[in-house]
Amino acid sequence: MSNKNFYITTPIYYVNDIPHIGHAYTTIAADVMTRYRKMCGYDVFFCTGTDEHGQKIQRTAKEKGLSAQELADRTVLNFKDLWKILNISYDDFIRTTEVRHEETVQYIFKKLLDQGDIYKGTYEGWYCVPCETYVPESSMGDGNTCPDCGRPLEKMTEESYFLRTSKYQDQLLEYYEANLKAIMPRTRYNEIVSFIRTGLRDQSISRTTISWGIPVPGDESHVIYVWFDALINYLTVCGYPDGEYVKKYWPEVRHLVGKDIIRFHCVVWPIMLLALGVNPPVSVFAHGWWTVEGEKMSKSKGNVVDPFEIAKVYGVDAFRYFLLREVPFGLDGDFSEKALMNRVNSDLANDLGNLLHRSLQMIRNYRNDIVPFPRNFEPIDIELKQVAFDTFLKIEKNMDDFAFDEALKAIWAFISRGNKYIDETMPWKLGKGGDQERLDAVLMTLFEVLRASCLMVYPFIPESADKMWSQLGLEGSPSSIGYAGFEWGAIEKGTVINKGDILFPRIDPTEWENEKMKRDAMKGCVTDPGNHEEEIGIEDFSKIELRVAKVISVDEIPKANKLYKIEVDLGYEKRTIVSGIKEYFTPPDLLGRLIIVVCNLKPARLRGVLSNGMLLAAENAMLNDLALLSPHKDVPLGTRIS
RNA sequence: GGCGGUGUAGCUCAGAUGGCUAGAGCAUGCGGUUCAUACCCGCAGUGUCACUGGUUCGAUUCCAGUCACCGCCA
Repeated sequence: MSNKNFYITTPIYYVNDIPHIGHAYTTIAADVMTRYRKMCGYDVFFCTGTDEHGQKIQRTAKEKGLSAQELADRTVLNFKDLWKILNISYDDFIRTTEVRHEETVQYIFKKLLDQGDIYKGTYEGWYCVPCETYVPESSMGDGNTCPDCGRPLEKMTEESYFLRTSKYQDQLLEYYEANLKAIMPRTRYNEIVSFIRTGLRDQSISRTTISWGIPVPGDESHVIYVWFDALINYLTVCGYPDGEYVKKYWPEVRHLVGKDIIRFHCVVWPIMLLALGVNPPVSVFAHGWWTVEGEKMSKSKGNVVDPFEIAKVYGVDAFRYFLLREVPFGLDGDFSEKALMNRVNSDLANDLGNLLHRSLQMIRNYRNDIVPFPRNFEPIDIELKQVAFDTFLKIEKNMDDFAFDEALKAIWAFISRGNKYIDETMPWKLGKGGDQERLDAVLMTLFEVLRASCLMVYPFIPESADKMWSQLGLEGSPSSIGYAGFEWGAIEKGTVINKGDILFPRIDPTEWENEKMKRDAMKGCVTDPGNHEEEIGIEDFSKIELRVAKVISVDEIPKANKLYKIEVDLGYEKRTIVSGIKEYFTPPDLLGRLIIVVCNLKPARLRGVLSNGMLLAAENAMLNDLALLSPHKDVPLGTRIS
């Protein structure tokens, strides 16, 4: 405990992509760890950012008709917006196109070049341009194709600078053998160690075929390879080489990464650091991947989870809680909205939310909102205090191992104990003329259970914890108290609660299903409706005379629930149309609107009114919704549609 | 092919240096309660602990082999 500094990073995210659940996962985990450490009294430095160089970005920008910098400037906003919504409390946000970063990268490159750890050579291999990577012959697909994207590989020979990785492999191995938690979880540790044991080849760290990147100092025909560039961000934010954060935070650095990028973080990066004479990362934690409804997430399947949408529909804290509770950090997990709903209902609404609600309700009913302050407690009350204390210890133990799920399980065991305590002490009976001093003790114990829970839960669901804190009638935020500042029973005498809205409303499964169906339908996830017509020729279609018209009056028809009598103006004539859209629109919705009318439909009499034509609309019976068709801009009335 | 891992209740998973009735959460059924968000509390389950052999008084836990799935091998 001598060193109370803590430095945590997420990878910097590639701006080629829009943010998805994977980005959200790593960043939320880092945020939770940050808030937790701060509550434990640590001085925390938490950084994230964006990786903006490289071939893929250059290419995507070109496709969109933008410069690479313009693309980056645009995409970075998506990430910053998301972090704001998800309550990510980062201290620094770095972009690799910033001057401070380019200077640090060039400084490091030059230093390593000067001391002989970087040298110039030639590289030959099969290269996948879209994936920006050389593919080993052993894993090439049939016909020399890329195993990841299936596209043909290009045989490339290029002059390249190399990092003398081989020189440091023994030193790195020694480091890992002495630090079993330098790579977590253990399976990843084993993989990396056995990989290093097979022997390392020097790593190519420059490209001549790419222009979007940081030039090699003194040799402008080369651009520094995007990985070498990107990893250095972790030092840039510390102000390497001379910044005070290098001394303060670097010795305590922890990287959170997805399991796909451990090679760079656990082999290349530590060797760069060893060569620079600074310590390798204290730990690199590789978390797992999320599948979606049991399937691998991919753009082509269209099942990419949009974190903005989930946060909006379920609430930020429900999302944060779910991601960290559902699956052990380090293992793969499956994301489904149904599982999320179950978590919200059973853990957040039924257990925590309801405990808060029922406890405050009793303080309100029996003590007029004033938290009692008794002196005598029974063993069962003391037991709750002990359980709270034990729970803090379990949280500490699990958070040290990044076992967020276990920490949450421990917290929820405590919350469940609270609910059980109410059943055991039956305060409602005491309230109806029972032992009043006993009731005081029970209510205060409950209050303390809630106050402790609130502190425990804060790093995971900060927004809700703040609300809960305020409902308890406490000043400030749980974050300002911290764990060290918690003492059972140490509340101000006469604390007045501030019972408010339900913290986590229960989601009704039936409504949820309907609502989800609607959202899916809007996103285009619909099954084939099946009512397809036989193929027709253009001559069949041109038999239908469609024209633009304007609604000039709307009248009800006696005894008709669904019909309106609508007068439309076709410019060259006015007509009456009877249409079954009354359920969906009021007359003001329709008046003056441009619509599309079938003009040559044989007139028909409906409820005694002659309808001369019909108007076009898109009806969705499942969603119980109807949309009128209109031209997308003003055109003269009577314009023919073809 | 090489190295490593996993296979336990309907689902997700804990666990045992080999030994009493193999656990938790969710879901299911029954009972209790009314302070509460049809919530909470209690009880009840169901499992040849992947398969086949071996060691042992005794294995699901150790060993060998088989099958299935997964990860890593620039």
